[in-house]
Amino acid sequence: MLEHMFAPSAEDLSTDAGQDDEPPWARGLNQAQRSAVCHGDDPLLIIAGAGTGKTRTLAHRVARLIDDGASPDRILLLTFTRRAAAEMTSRVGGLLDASAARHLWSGTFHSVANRLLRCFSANAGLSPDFTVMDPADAADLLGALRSQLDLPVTQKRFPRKETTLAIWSRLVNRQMPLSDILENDFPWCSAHEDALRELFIAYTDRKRSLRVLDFDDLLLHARALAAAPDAGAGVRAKFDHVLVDEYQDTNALQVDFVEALLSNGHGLTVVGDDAQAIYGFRGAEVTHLWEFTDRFEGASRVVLDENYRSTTEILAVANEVVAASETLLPKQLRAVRGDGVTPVLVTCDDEADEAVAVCDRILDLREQDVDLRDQAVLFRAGHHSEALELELARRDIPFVKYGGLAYLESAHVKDLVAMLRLAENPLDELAWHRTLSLFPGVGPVRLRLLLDHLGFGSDTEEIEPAAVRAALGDDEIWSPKVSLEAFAMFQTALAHCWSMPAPPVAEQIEQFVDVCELLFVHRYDNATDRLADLTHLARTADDRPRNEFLTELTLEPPSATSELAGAPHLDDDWLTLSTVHSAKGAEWSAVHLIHAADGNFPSDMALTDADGLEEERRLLYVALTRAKDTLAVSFPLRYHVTKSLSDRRHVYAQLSRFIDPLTDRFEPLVTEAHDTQTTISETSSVTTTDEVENFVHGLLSR
DNA sequence: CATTTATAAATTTTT
DNA sequence: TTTATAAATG
Repeated sequence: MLEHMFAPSAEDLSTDAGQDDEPPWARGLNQAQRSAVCHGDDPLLIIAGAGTGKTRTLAHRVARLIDDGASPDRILLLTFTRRAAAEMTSRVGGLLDASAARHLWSGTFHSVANRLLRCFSANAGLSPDFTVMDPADAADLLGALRSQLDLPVTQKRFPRKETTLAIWSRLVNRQMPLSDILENDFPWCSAHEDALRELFIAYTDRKRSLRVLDFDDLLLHARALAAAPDAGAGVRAKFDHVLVDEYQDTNALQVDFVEALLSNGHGLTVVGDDAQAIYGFRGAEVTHLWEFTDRFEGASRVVLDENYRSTTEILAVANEVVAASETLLPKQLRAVRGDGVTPVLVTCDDEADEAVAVCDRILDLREQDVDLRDQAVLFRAGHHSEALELELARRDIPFVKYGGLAYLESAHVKDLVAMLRLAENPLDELAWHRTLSLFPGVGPVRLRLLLDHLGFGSDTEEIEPAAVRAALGDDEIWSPKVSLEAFAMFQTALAHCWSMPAPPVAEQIEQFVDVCELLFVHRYDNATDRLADLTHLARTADDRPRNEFLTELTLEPPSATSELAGAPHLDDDWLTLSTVHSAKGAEWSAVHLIHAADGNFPSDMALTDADGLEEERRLLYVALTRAKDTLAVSFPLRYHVTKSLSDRRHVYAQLSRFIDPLTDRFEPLVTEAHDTQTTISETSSVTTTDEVENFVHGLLSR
């Protein structure tokens, strides 16, 4: 398959352009893209603005490398999301023999770290069968440790367990002292500094004894392995080429890892855009992008600045947002596509009004043959779409939401997964914790007793799976208060999983779902919905081995809420709702940006320092540059203070400070709202019935 | 004495 | 939706 007799230089290709005997990877590239694709093995930095064909360039470069004889399994492609990795692999596959593309190492830093750590577990000093905790597990462990530690009671409320994990994560990724992290990013938690320190120490110890890694540990261990003088030699010899996408969003940990893999930069390609750096909260620093050419001798730089995505009008708005920044180097993307329609700025009365206006616009566009698939609603924070989701449900408009609460994090899925993990590994104390707590009559105290009985005492040394299984049989440890019936069922299900030959996974899940049925009734008020959800999950298991099913679920969970839930009316056309962060790298014909009000966008919480404000600006830039043909920005004039529907108190909002100076680039639109004082009585009665209706629909849709 | 129920109060973005 | 606290219930 690698039959080409020569390695074409950039000059050859630019003169050959358009000829039929070109290899597929050389087709459809502009001058700059072509030079990036054909660049040799010296370190290469590609500065690629939004919509300039970054993915295409990267994919073509990989195809070119393989065509020139590089071995696919010695090429590492690091992308930001799984979606990007899949996209890249399929594009490379389209350019050459698809089987070659399958041998590429491509994925996120975390999934690649996981793979490498398993290959080289001995060198990394890890047990080969270590488990990866998802953030929910990690938070649960932190929560459990906190209650075990008896940390001193203070005046101020202790942060939620998810917050403690966020603090830990930022500590690791920023590599800064705890006191600094608290002071800068979590000032309301600084009263608990000592307690948190104690908690994190216990957390680290516990993870080691449980042989589990959290997401951040994956990066820490991968970096340590790659940098180890002797033990790391194998990893360092593994790749000839490393390509990193979204380099502006890498943090020091990730950069260290990459640089350890290819220490002289030979074979290294990075792609990034400083204007799209939006992961500062995860410790990412744009300086890595700027320092690249200084860091590696002989590094080259290619700039892609021709935008193929958006109309002139949309790009003009985006360019102006960047131009107003004092930290970003001034740069203008050139619109290749030409003129389109003027973006619209919609002023709405309140959130509900905005939801109605957005729905109207979406349906209008669909009338004009813009499918729902080609439209997206973007927002700053996951909960900003709440009102819209109600309205979409009311009108029967199907949608998929990216960002916000992930499906896997919903309580009932975690319950089932915990049971499955026990089938996989009876030593999984976290899973016992979750499962046992599910039984009525089991609170913190009895849970402790039960765990002790199973062998997970405080002197947790070596436990044998057999011992745990044996301890399970002692019925007398269960007080009469505990539902023996449910527990007996659970034991039967476990025994079934362990029987030889192993029954199909779907069947194992089914038995656990039966147990859940018994337990959920007095635990969740919408038990039926949740059980139906679990049945869907069982179906996705197919006949894969149980551990494969579980690992994939942990490291690569479904990214959208309905990806697994399989909503009935999703068959053909649906709308995308997404946080701006999750929308990175994607594009739609029509983009509706909602809640563009100061306080939401930029977010109030980001305004403590100048860096925060700049990151919000870049985030807006990312949002605007997702649009190909039409762009609508909307904001409500009033926000209701409470969620209560009867409470009519509200606060006034203002247009985002980033958009405010640009209003002349928009076509202004004011929704025909119930305007002010004159119609108050009418308005309130109309609104009230609407509210009642919304409320009822809300009840029905959940 | 342990557990459940009731009530009030919460800060965002992701692998 | 989760957490902390207080009161009520087995």
